[in-house]
Amino acid sequence: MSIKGVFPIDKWDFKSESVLADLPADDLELLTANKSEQVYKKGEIIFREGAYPSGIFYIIDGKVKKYKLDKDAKEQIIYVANKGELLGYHAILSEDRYPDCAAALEESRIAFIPKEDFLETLHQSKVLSRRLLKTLSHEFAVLANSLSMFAQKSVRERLALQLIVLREKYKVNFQAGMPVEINMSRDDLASLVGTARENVVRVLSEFKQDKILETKGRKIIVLNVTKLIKIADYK
Amino acid sequence: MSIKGVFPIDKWDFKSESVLADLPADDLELLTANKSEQVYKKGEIIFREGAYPSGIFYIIDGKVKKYKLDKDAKEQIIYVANKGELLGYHAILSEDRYPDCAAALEESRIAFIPKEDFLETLHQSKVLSRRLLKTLSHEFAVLANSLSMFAQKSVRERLALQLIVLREKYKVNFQAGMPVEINMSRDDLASLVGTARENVVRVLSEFKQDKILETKGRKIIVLNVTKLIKIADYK
DNA sequence: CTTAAAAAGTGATTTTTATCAATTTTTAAA
DNA sequence: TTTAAAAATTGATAAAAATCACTTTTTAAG
Repeated sequence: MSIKGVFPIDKWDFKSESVLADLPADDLELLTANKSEQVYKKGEIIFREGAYPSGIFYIIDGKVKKYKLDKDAKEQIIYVANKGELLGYHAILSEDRYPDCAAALEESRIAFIPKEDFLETLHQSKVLSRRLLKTLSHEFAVLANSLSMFAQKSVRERLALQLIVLREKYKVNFQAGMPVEINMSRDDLASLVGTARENVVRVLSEFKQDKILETKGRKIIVLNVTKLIKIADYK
Repeated sequence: MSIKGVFPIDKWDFKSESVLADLPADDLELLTANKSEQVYKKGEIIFREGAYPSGIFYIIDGKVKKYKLDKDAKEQIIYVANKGELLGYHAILSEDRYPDCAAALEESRIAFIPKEDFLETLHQSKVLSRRLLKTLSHEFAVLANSLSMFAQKSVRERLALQLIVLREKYKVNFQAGMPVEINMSRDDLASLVGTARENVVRVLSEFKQDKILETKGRKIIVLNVTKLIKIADYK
C-alpha cells in the first residue's frame, strides 16, 4: 500500500530530493576531493551538540538520529535521517556550534567532507547553494510541523504519525504489499514521540489489538496504514 | 537588568542580525525596486498557510506571529517575529506553499517585495544568499530548541522561558533597569506556550505571588528575570 | 461617562500522561 | 545452548494538564 495521495509525507521528511544528487560533476569532484568514509556502529556518536564543526557528513548507507539531551541526559529525537541525507551543515553555515547530537541508529556508512572543501564548493557552485537554500527552507517547514504536532496532538496521535513516517524510512527495495519492519528500540521511539517508554508500549499494544500492526520481537510491522492516518489526523 | 551572559537568547530568537542589514547598496536597490509598504492592523492576516507565495515581507515596524491552525482552527504560534525580520521567504526558496500563517500582533508597518525581485537579487548577490543560508541554519537551531522544549518541559517551565524571550522582543529604547511591558493576549500567550489559556493564567498568578512579575491589565511586567531563568532551566 | 462585548481569571472535575515497582521477554556474549 | 544483562511489558498510582462552568475585569464603542 502506497501512501502517496493519502498522506503528505513531505511535511514530515527532509529528503524531498538529495542535496548532492545530480550536482554538476565538477562541483561534486571539488566537494569530495578529500572525503573519507567511516562505518559507525549502532549507537555510535557522530557529533555532539555544542562541539565546533570540522566538516559535514553524508549518509551513504544507514540511519542516523539527530537529538538533544536535556538536563537529566534524557534524549529528545528531533529527526531521523536516512541514506542520502547530509548532516552537520547547519553548524557550518550558521558559523556556530552543532545545535544537536547525531548518532547511528543502525550500522551506517558515512562520508566526511572537510569544512574547507564544503565552503569552497559552496562558494563556487550556484547549484549547491541553491540546493541548500531549498533544503533548509523545506526543513523549516518540517520542523514547524513537528512543533505544532507536539503542541497539539496526543501521545496516541503522535505515535501513529511517527509510525507512518518511520514506515517510509524503513522501506528497503519496497514493492506494493510488502511488509516493512520498523526496527527501533522503544526508548528511541518514545524519545521521538516525546513521551515515556511505558506509554509507547501501551499504545503499541492497543494498536496490536486493533490489528493495526504486529510485532516480531522489537520489530514493528504496520498492517494498516490507513487506520494510522486516521488516528494521526483526526480527533 | 540585561540577560546577556546568563541566558542564551540566541537559541530562541531568529534575529541574530537582520538579513538585509548592510546589504551592498546595489543589491538592496535591486531588491527594493518595486517594494510597497502597507500598514497591517492588529490581528490582520499577512499570509495564510497553503497559499502560493507572491513575494516576501519585511517588518519595518511592529510584531508578527507565525502560526499554524489545527483541525479545530486552534492556533499554534511557532514564532514571534519582530522589527527588522523577513517573512515568507521559506515558501519561495522551497518552491512550495506557505508552511504557516502570519498575522500582525500589533499595528505593523510591513514592506512587500515581489517574488521576481527577490529571486533576481538572490541570483545576483552572493552576500544575500550567504546571509540567507546563515539565517536559515540558525532558524533550524531555534526550531530544534523549541521542539525539545515542547517535548521535555512543563507548562510552567515553558511559560517562564517564553516570558524571558518575549521580554527581549518587547524592549523599546531599553535602558538598564527600565521596565518592559509584554502586551500579549492570554490566548496568544497560551498558543505560544502550547497550553490552554486557563493554565497560563494560573501560572502567571503564581508568578505574581512570587513577585516574579506584575500585571497592568493584560500587560505583563517582568520584575525578576533571574527567577524566570531558574524556573525555565532547572527541574 | 456608560455599557455591552470581549478578555481575563477562578474553582471544580475529568482526562491524559508520568512515574514507580515490579515481571517477562529478548538479545547477545560466553 | 546457556545464561546474564538489557530491553520490553504490565499494573498501580501520582502528577500534570485539559476541560467545563462560571464570575470578574477590562476594553472600546457610542
